[in-house]
Amino acid sequence: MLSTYSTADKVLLALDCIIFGFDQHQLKILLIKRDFEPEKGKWSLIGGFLKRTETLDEAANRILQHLSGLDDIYLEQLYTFSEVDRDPGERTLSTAYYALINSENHTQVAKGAYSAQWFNIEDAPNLIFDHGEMVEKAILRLRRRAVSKPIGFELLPEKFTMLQLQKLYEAILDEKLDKRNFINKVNALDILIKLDEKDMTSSRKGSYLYQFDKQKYDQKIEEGFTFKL
Amino acid sequence: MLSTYSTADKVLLALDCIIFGFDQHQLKILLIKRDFEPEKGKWSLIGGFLKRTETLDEAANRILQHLSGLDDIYLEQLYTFSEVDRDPGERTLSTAYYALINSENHTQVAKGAYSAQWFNIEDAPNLIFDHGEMVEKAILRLRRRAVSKPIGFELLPEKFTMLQLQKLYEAILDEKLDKRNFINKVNALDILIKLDEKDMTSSRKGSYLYQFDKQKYDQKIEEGFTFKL
DNA sequence: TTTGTTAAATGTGATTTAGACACTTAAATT
DNA sequence: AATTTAAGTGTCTAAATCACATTTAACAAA
Repeated sequence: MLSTYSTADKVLLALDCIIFGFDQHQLKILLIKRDFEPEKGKWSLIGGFLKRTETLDEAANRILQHLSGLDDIYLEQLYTFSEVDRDPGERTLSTAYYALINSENHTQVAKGAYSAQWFNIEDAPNLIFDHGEMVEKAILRLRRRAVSKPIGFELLPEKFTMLQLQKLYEAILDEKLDKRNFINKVNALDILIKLDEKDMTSSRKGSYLYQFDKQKYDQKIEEGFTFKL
Repeated sequence: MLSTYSTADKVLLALDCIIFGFDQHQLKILLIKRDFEPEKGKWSLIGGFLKRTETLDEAANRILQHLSGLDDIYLEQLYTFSEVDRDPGERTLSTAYYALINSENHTQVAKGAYSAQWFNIEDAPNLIFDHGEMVEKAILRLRRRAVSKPIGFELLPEKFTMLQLQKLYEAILDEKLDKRNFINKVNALDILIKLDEKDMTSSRKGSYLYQFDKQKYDQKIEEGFTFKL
């Protein structure tokens, strides 16, 4: 028989966020040192519990916003983890979300509440519970998404150079890319605005800044265009 | 502040399965007529509630096995749905799974408990709650997976003809494919065993039967092969 | 035994896409 | 004016994809 409502077990549902950032060189994740038991003092993802009155998306936004003060963060549900003993304290499931934050706001975030700290994904510390597994899964998801949707742009400041974009994709995909081929490909997509402005910090010649053109992108999607990088 | 365990709300966590089948022509899903309130008498996915002592994967297997008696069904977690009012009865979240069942076992399944019935995905009835949304999401997921992992084979009997395989992929992708190109592509993958046996039901000449070679597939994966259909 | 019927099986050439690869240019510094 | 530094740019080759039509095996009917 199907269970009926009255006999069914209720559970705690946590929500943990894998927050990705990018600092021009490396993919980073934001971790906190847990200030409560169990596993107090160890590193973990940022998380909280779902309230009865909110959806998971709302909870994820609440947790992130509270942490960073940021609105309109790219957020996507990843997976619900349910090993019976994943949290030694009490039977708790956790739905993992991943977030992409652009580097202009990094500093602000890291200074927020909690002892939050950015780590390169390669040299992040061991995490509590199954948080390590969550991070792995998030990286795989990010990798797949980044080549089929323009979510990579979420990790960059509004104006960026081609090199920055390339470095970002190299970090996400974990492979070196050819400069000319990369630029050709990106230009073929025809969803960037080339600004008159140049970034002069990196060279004498200066490199042109670009902006993601969401309008154009949406319109192209409408017309059946598929992003493929 | 992060919520602590004691103050956090507990919720009911349901689990609903989108069960896909294939009948040589059409992609199908298995639905049941609900025999309890709320929404008694309406069509819904097959589901149940998570028990405190099991993982979601285990619950999904339990629910499916109970329904069909089948073991070793392809199952994958899809998404956790959490709209506050999705179930008018009580605050209930639901993690959706999708399952692939091969047609040899269709009859057996449909004769199982409940008034379960197969529907073409195009002309399925309206479903309760957010089950329609779940089905849509499952179809999209199936479509993406089927071209990057050989899960399509899960929907066919052990021995199948090339045409059956092609029809299946046409049903999943919802587009017509060219026979020669399809066969060339499949043969290039080199993960099928061509049997001496022929299927004589469809023509005078008869068409060769094939089998998916899991051993060979796994070995190729080992060697860095990526399935791409 | 020949002929007809039905669906299965098969291959090639054209086009498009992806990948490798190296020199020139702009702007600031000395 | 000469030097330095990173930015910007194009072509050729290989591989993958796509479009496309005829032949073959098996049985049935004459």
